[in-house]
Amino acid sequence: MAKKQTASKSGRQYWLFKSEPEAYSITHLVNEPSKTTFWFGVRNYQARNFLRDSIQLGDRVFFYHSNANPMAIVGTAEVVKTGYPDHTAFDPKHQYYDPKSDPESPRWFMVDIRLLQVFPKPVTRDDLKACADLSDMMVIRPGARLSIQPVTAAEWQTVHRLAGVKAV
DNA sequence: GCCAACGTTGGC
DNA sequence: GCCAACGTTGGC
Repeated sequence: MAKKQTASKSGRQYWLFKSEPEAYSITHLVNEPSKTTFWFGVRNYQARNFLRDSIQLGDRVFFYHSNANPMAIVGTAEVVKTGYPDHTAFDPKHQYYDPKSDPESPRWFMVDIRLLQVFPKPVTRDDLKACADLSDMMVIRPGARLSIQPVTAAEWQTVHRLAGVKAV
């Protein structure tokens, strides 16, 4: 897949990961040992391709709460392990089991992320929509269901400005 | 390879 | 809870 976004000088890229907080919230991440988790359960090919092919060590991630009150970017994380097979697809008892994926020929992938910051105040979907500089941001475009989305360097900075914190 | 039916996502 | 948008499936 062609990379849609431009890498920063450091080569670092930026992403937005969606999660329903009832399933996995940023509080879950805060409470993980080492504040690190594997990002499992992505079952969409476009998102899979990002996880498998594009996301690099040190890339930055917005943690977005979907289907939530409020819907918001609630913090940031960094990629600490690049794409590898999503083992939850191999387990028949698992919610995300997929019989078409197996260890010899894995269909689904995940990365590991570690918490960087919990925003002191979430940047809500309404905040994003109200910000002229973010009018092209994928997450606020109608029908943008993709659960792993590229974010531009400018968007990364702007959202931090709205959050009132320095980007790390 | 087309496309209708169906299932899911996720904002509203 | 509704439903539009979108992705996947499967018959042909």
